Amino acid sequence: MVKIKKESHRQVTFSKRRAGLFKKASELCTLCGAEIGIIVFSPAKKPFSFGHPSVESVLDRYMSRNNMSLVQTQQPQGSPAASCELNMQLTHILSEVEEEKKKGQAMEEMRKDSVRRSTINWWEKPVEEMNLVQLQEMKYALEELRKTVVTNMASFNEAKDDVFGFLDNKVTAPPYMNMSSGLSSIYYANGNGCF
Amino acid sequence: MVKIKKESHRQVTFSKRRAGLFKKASELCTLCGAEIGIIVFSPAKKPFSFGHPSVESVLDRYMSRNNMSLVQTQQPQGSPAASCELNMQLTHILSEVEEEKKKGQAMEEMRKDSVRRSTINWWEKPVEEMNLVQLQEMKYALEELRKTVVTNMASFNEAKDDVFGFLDNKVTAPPYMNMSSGLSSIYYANGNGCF
DNA sequence: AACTATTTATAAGA
DNA sequence: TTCTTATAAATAGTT
Repeated sequence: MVKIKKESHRQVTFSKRRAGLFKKASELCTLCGAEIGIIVFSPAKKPFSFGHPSVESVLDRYMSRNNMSLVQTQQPQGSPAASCELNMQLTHILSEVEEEKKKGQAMEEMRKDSVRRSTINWWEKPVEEMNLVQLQEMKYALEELRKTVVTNMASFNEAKDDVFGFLDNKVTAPPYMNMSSGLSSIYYANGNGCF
Repeated sequence: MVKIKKESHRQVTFSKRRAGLFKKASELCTLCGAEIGIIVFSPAKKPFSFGHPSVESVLDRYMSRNNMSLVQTQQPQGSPAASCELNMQLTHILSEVEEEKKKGQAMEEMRKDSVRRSTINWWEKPVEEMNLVQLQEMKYALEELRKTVVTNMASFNEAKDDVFGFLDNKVTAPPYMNMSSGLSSIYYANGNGCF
């Protein structure tokens, strides 16, 4: 899934999916009694918002929860670059796994043939050694991934403990507003021409 | 559409739909280059948030536009959401590896069958012996990887429980997660309810 | 948590 | 933009 290049197409998709997103949110509110605030900035930087019971109440609650405990511990965080690298590795490995799956299916076919014809086993043929090489490559890739993941996890847990050790505060719920009258009742404009 | 009465059912639905909502949001970010911040309070008043590029950046922007007062909360950004995302991906890969392992075992069974029927034993052939060793190495490597990943995810979830005790779900990968196309987008939340 | 029948969302085209 | 529709995805219900 990549960013849509064509401007017009992207605009259409944005509108449709934003509506879909807000609808999903409203359903979640209705079905489960959840309180949700959503803020969306379009590619053209236009703001849209959804709130139940209101954007403000959700935001207030969210921030009151955070503000009191946020004694600034500005700390250099887990490198987006590292995550990016990791993602690339994951992508690569996934494709390898995918490839292996296909090969596995192909092997299965070959095996059947070989059994049918009572010939020697498929894995005794040179061409299959190629696959084993690939298996070894995959093994290497997996080992590398493991290292990276261990590193990433360690730094994440460290950072998390340092920064978010405070989260014990309970906050009472703001007044509840009825959702059941339909979608339009729960789309709150932010006074800036959105929605 | 009415609020689900049965507590357990509602909880399950909430978890599923919250994941769906965040996924939709991430897709909207990726496809259209939108910036989105979502805050959700569960029926049990537990907070969850989604942010791209971060909840705070979106909130700040939203509030500055609306001339709302805001005590600036400069929160560290980076790894929490990335790690969540990473975990989802790992879970998915884990399942793939699991699948491969089963295939490997199936292949082992097939091999035995074939040997039984074969006039010549495989171990009498050096080349084939190598192949078997390599197969075993591969199997071992996959098993090791699996252990490591399981361990990492377990400790991750543990740590998360310690600090984010209000999260009611473990990090898991949805079965529909498309690895080959969704990796490029990394979402950074504030860690306060990284989904 | 896994599965699947069903519903819903969405992309593409008009 | 809205409508249509084929396809894809999300979800409810079930095991």
